[in-house]
Amino acid sequence: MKIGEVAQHAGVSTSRLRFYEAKGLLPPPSRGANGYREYEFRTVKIVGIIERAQHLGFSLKEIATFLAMPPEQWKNPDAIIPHVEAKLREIDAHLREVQKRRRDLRDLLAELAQR
Amino acid sequence: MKIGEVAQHAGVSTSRLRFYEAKGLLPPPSRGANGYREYEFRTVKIVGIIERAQHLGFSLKEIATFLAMPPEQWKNPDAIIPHVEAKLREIDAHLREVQKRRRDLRDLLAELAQR
DNA sequence: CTAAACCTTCAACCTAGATTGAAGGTCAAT
DNA sequence: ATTGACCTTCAATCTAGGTTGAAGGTTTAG
Repeated sequence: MKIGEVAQHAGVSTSRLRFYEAKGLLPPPSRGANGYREYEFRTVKIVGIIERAQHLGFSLKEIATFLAMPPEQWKNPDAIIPHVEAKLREIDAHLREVQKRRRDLRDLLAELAQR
Repeated sequence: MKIGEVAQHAGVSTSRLRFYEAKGLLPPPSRGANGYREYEFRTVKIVGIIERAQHLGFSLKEIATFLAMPPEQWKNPDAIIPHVEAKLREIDAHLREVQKRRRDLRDLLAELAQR
């Protein structure tokens, strides 16, 4: 598959695919005689995984380290679980912060309404 | 007051004060014969207001528009309240998003633990 | 043959909120 | 006169996650 086809199937731009490659998220594909990138269909799925992980709050850098892990690591969940748990704690800390901000904003509102 | 004194009283760096000035958050102070900025003490308080607003979730751009409002606007809370309410709704939307992310992460964790 | 639609690389730009550095002027004390 | 602590401007750098554009090569359809 050429880059444009992968882009269309994955629903992302071609520049994004090159960007992911540069960032180590996608393995450098083989090249045709003309220098064009030659992708396997698997690439489309990897892009989907990247987007799912991103949506779960993982940064591209974190995702790159996951994808760089040997496949055997991926097979046993024990290797992933700690990362997910850490991210969960991170999210919880963030939630607490934002909830405090929300309270402060409501207090400010009450203060303003009172005058 | 010279910029270093303001910085010390406000607990920020001098470069930050120049940055805030460039961004329209602080009015350009008068200059001494040597070209040094000459601040009034009021500036220290404005920096405090900026930080408080920032902590409440307002961007510097938003804060700049508040600070650019004529003082009479600031006197009646009715001019501020809508902005605070809007920010509150924004925060709530963000909270819902992050809470969904949290649930998705927990689901992933359960999924992983099950295998 | 030519035009459109691909592909290549590399560099620059974008937002946000600053910090850092270079190159230079000034001020206070010694 | 010289050191050191200030101050000035302007440009560059940083993180994140990309997009945009220039300059050029290739492929496909008509």
